[in-house]
Amino acid sequence: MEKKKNRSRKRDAILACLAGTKTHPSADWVYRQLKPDFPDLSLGTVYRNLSEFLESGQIISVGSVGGLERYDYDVSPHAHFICRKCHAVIDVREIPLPPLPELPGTLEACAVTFTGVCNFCQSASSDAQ
Amino acid sequence: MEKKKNRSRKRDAILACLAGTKTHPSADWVYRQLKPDFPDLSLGTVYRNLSEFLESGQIISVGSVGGLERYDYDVSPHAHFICRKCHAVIDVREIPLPPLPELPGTLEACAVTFTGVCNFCQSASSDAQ
DNA sequence: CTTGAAAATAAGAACGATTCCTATTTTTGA
DNA sequence: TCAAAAATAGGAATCGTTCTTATTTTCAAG
Repeated sequence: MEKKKNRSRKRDAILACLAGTKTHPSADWVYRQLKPDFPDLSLGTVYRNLSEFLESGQIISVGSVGGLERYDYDVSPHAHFICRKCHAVIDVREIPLPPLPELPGTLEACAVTFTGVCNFCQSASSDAQ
Repeated sequence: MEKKKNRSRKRDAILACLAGTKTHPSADWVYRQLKPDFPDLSLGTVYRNLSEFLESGQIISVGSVGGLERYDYDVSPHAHFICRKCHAVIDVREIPLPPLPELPGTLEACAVTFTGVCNFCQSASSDAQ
C-alpha cells in the first residue's frame, strides 16, 4: 500500500532544477540554486525529495564525487566522465555496452564511469606553467 | 621531491590485509581485522595509510558503498557487482571494454559497476516468504 | 466555503565517516 | 648511540546527510 503524495511547489522546483541542468548537481547545489526563489527552503527538504525521486526511479545517482552525492535527471543509459580536479561530471554517450557476463545476482543498474582530468582543467594547468 | 617513507609494521599489515581478502573492505573492516594483533592501532592510521596506497596506485577505490568507502588490492581491469541489500562487492571479470569514445579529458581510470541483489540475498528473501 | 486529517516542511539537533591536530613513539642512517 | 624524520595514538573537529518535532500546507469531503 503506497502512500498518497500531495503536491508541493518546492518538490516540483527541485525536480525542475535537476531537469534544467547538465551539471549533475549535489543536494547543496540544488539548495543554493532554489534558495532565492524559496527563501524558507531548507536543505533537509532537498535531501528528502531527492531521496524520494531516487526511490521512485525519477532520477539516478552518479555516486559520491569529492564527498558529495551527485544526481542525474537523465535516467537513460549513458556513461560519465568525472574530473578529479574540478569534480565536473560530464555525460559520455555512444558507449555500446558489451554483452554482459553471468552476474552473481539480479541486475538492476549499470554504471560506467571514466575518471581523469577534464580538458578545461588540463589547459588551465598548462597555462599556469 | 618526494618524501622518504620509513618502514612500518602496521602499514605492511594494512596492505597485507587488503591483499588477503576478496571482500573489498572498508577502512573500519581493516581496522577491526587488525586490532587483535595491534591493540594500539588507531583508525586514523588505517585511513592515512589507505589514502597513501591510493595515491601511490598500490590500491584502488571501489567508491562509497552504503556510506563506506571500499578499497581493492586488485588494480587490474575488472568490474564489480554491488548488492544493494548486503553491500557485498563482488568481482566481475571477462568484461571486454568497448572501444572508447572521445572523452572530454584525459583518461586515468574506468569503473564498471553493476548494481542489484546478490544471489545470497535473493534466496534469503525467498526463504523468508 | 469550512474543516480536519494526512502530507510536507523548517529549523536545528544528531549522527557517522573521515580528516586533522599534537604530543609521543618508532625508524633509520650516520 | 643519537638525532632528525617519519609514523602513530588518541581524540577533537569537520561536514555531508539523516532524524526529530513543532508548524504549515494540501486536499478531499461535507
